[in-house]
Amino acid sequence: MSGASVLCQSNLLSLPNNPPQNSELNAKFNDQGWLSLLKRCKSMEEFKQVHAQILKLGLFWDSFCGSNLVATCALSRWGSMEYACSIFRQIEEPGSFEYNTMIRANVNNMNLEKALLLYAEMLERGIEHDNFTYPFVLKACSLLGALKEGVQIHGQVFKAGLEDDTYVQNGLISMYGKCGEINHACDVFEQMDERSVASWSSIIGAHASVELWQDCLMLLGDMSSEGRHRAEESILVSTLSACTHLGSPDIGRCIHGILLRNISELNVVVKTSLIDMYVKCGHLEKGLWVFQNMAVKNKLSYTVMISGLAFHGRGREALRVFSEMVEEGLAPDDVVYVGVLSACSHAGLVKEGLQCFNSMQLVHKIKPTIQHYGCMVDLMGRAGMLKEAYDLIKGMQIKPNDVVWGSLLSACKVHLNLEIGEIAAENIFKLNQHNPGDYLVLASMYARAQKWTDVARIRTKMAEKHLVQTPGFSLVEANRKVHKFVSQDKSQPECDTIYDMIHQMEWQLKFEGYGPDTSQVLLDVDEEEKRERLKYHSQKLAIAFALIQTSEGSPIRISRNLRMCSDCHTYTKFISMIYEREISVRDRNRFHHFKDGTCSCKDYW
DNA sequence: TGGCAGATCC
Repeated sequence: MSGASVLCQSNLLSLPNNPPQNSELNAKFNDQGWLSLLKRCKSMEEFKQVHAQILKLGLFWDSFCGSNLVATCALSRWGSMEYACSIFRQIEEPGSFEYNTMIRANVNNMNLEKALLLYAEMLERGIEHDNFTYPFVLKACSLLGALKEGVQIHGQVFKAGLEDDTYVQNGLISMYGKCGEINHACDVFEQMDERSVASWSSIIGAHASVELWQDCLMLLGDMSSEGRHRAEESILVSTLSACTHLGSPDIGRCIHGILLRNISELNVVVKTSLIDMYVKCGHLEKGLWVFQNMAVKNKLSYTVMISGLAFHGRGREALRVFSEMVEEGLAPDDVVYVGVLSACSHAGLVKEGLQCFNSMQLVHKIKPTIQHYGCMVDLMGRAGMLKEAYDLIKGMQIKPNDVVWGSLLSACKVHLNLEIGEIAAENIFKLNQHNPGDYLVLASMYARAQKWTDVARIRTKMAEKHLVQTPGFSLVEANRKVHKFVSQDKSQPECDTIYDMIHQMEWQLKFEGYGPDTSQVLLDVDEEEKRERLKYHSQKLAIAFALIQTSEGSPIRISRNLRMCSDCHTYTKFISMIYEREISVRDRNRFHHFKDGTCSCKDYW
């Protein structure tokens, strides 16, 4: 955008044609006078008045003054980007400070492309880019996931001889992390002479970006044993997130302890991460406690709590928290509504879900995203309203994706509707989405209908496309370590003990009336073989291991990557009763709490 | 005159 066009379109105060001579008045207002006035501004109105005065006195021609006008207007909470931009374009020869300010403000406002354009303009004009330029330009690349641009900028950093600046290096680490290039992030980190807490935070965050959760925790350990930095809030946020994903509440609780020891008053971000960690690791009540004792809550705190309650199938409470949020005057956004709708879906609140879906659009003027449709299809599908769900998809204003069709497909599996199921699967494959899970759901529907030729057809298709099922695994925490089990796994060092335990358990299970549900096994093999396969599902291995390794009566917490099969569900119910253990299992979608032979989902899932 | 790191979504 050229300077002239900005001048025409804006309601900006006009610039005098010539710089006036320095007058007495000018001198009075000069020096720190205007600066302190600028600093005291609390609204655009006040700012405009000061701006007018500055123009009247001709001080704008002092480049230092113009720069400060831009910075104040761009970076203040009450400021206006448009207005700041117009002032910026009036400056005859903007230097790196002005460009840096504008880039920074644009990144803060998520105008990321604009920020990169300004940077390009800077280069084009030959304006010196200094070490203050890069952290924000790199952040723009991070947020855009723009690796190509990031690498180019890394080149510029070398050209400018800024590769040793800690701030720039931290920015590079984050950029590479967010763009999925963890090795490059590690290279930068390892080559650093001087590391700040933020450097550790960046490298841990980079590992979090690529979901290397165990490494996040290991790096926290490395930092602590190095002994030069104390873990502080931002680092602990990433590591809490690692605990959340690993399902390790014990490690999470240690981090909570470190936080309480090091910091007197935790900020909103940390508390929100704490809630998320507790809730997703099965300690819903602890999460609720942190939430209820927060003095300041923001939209995200509410979102985390609402989706947390949804995760645990506590739909009504989620709706209650949602109304609290609205009452507090926080405007709901699309993400909160994803939480609200999924809460309705997990708890089977069909009527409420439909109401929320309507008021989202009519009252809050939020256009449904693909996620909202996903929740609605899920909600209707679970409730057996397959025809209605299919109609909703047909009437969608945006193109349905594989996830939406996938929800319908799994609902069809639950309610055994092969006809609509086939349509859903067809649409998924038409989208050129070949997720092995979808093929398997379809195959299992054919298997249940005893249509073995169709099962074979789907299997062949999978083989042709080289699709392999993502191996199912379960994680369980014992003795402050996370242990991983894969289905049919015999590689564990404790393998023999675990298999012995499984045989022992089998015995008692049979006695209590459990019978394996072999319809879950897709292979056309005999019953005996099917039973053998079921026995060693990763969740069962993890339970057996936990029964051996943890003390009697203590709860067992498992998290797994795939959805639980219904046989594991029944099995776990029995185990919770026989061994008198509370067992919670987290899968991709939700929590199941098993106690005394029943599950918190009331078998609705 | 100014910089880096952190939390939510089927």
